[in-house]
Amino acid sequence: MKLPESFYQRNDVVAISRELLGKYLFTDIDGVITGGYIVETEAYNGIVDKAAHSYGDRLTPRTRTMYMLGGIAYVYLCYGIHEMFNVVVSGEGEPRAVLIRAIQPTVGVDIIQFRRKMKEVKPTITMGPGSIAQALGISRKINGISLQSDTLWIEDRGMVIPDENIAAVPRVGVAYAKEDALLPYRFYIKGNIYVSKPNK
DNA sequence: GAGATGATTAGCT
DNA sequence: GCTAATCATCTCC
Repeated sequence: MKLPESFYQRNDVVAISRELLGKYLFTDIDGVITGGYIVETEAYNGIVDKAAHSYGDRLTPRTRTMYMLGGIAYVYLCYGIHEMFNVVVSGEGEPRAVLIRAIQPTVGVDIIQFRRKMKEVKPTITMGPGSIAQALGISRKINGISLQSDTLWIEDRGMVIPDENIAAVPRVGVAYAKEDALLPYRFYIKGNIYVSKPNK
């Protein structure tokens, strides 16, 4: 079943990031369904988090999506090449989001392989935020779309990850955020081969 | 209107 | 390990 609006509309973005591990993320792009379960996430905590786009209450055309009511997608371009997929959480006016960094694909692997232009299936196929967006056909066109839609959604299939199998470590690629770069806002399932490289 | 840069990745050494 | 690729967005003038 799809995760309800109430799951996203909480303020504890760190707890939500932790709980998203083991949930299933799916997209239906042009009638083609692809997806898998989430193995790595990162929390971005509103206006007080120096690593977040919303730090210092910077409300701009791009970050406007993060300020909207939780339960929608925030997709943006980074380094001019990679699209990143985030889940917006908490209430309207509270700019918090969870970056999905890696999934383990379970549905439509052949389609994912085609989108990624890979000759063989390797862990790198859905490892890293830029890779996931490409693998699932996520683009800026669906920025702001509801996670209750039939295009993009997250399901709870009852998978439970015990605490001892979850690692909480500093985030990746945010060294410029100084002391906030040290916060343990990155979560992943220990030992999963799809978890991205740093800290593995 | 111009200049700097990033929540990265793949490919080569 | 190192670096090129590549552009939307933000910041100041």
